[in-house]
Amino acid sequence: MDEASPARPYHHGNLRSALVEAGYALAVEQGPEALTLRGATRRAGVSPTAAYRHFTDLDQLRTAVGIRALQALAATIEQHQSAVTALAGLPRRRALLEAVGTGYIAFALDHPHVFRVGLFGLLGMQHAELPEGAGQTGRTPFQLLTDALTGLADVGALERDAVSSAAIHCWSSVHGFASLAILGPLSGQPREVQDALAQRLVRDVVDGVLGAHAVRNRLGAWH
Amino acid sequence: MDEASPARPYHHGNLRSALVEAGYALAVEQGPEALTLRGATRRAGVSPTAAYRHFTDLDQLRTAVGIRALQALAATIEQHQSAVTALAGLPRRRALLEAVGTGYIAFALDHPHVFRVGLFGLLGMQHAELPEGAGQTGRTPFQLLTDALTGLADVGALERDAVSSAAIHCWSSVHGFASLAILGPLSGQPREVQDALAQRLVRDVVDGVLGAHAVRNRLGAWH
DNA sequence: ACCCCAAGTTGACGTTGTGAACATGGCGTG
DNA sequence: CACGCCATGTTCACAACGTCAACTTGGGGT
Repeated sequence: MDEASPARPYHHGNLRSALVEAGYALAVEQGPEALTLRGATRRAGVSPTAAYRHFTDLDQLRTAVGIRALQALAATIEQHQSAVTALAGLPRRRALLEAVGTGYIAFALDHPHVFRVGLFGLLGMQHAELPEGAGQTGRTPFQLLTDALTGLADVGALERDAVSSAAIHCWSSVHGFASLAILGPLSGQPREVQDALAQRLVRDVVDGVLGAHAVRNRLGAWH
Repeated sequence: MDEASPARPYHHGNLRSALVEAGYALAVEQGPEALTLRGATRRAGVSPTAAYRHFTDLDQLRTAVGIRALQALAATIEQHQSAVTALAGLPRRRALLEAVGTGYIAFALDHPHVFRVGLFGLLGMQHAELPEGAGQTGRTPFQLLTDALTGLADVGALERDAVSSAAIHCWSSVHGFASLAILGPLSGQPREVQDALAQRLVRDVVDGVLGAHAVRNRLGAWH
């Protein structure tokens, strides 16, 4: 009697999404290991085995919650990108790419539990490019990254066939940094330090991705 | 009646290390989620609660196994480094740094389960710099990285106060790549492709770490 | 030779994931 | 408009797990 979901089931009124929501909430509040079948059903007010009408496995529920987490990640990235003030041209394209990285890391630091559900589980990361993980604009986190990179290729700051390897490079660096910051040696540092390191890393990575190209051009012009 | 361990317990003969070994084997064979208290005790041939004389928690056993995994990682890196043929100078220092990266990734791809135990759990990664995680040479994975970087600083290829931020940069990139390769979009690719991408990434990252400095020098000489 | 306490065992409890059998009620068909 | 079907949800059950409390055992220091 409220939501406009695709298929409204019989008794409960869309239990499937209620379970995903419950699982998401559990993960947010108590961490990924609290994302349990019985916990989610309990929270949704149904019997434990009711979940099996919508998920074959606990892993399948985890996957669904992970996808949900990826949507939130995409939304955060988009939000960071919409705060880019540079008007046009290379500066804007560059800022948009950096926003992907800083948004990714900011999300990881702000919602470490959710981040882990989405990208540390056996399942989530594989879906980072799948359509289910899309945000409001219908783009997945990974698409937002490649979009930003092709944007740089559009203004000639990057060769087109370098986009995919640049994407791997960027994603690796940023994801790795998020890992270090969440459960690595950087986890003890205060947030400002983490932010500063993140900003520097993102800048350096973008420098690297662009620099390899730019430097080659610059030096090539002299030889 | 055989091993020369620090403290030889009474009945079993060093149950603690037997449990770590059993847990390690379980993780290798069936993945990190098979690393269970009952499983390890079963494998060691003792009753389930015997583990509580040596570990307060399951998490404590996990940590011990994770440290054990870090030792194996350090050993692999050292092995990769010992295969470096460049004799001396910058080429050698550079190759030693690249060996840290390729060794790290090779270990992750060859022993994904062990890698996850060591560096994905809530605990392992924090210990990557702690002395317990040292390999044969007594160096931890993280120390091997900073060693290689200071080695580059020794030959003037890197400024000394850039070492720590370079370490973060390198570790982030390599660890992130390993993540993508193990449980991300790269996990579907055949091994040769993964290796090629890894090699390229490591080269690019080292280029970036060194290049930022080198390019600044080169361009600075012209201005 | 003895006794103490570390090391290992037994038994139990609550929690989890999951299967099989059962109940229910909204929707399509007659 | 009534009926019966099948998707949805429930009940009962079981094995495996982490962990606690109370016990047994036997090797080493007095």
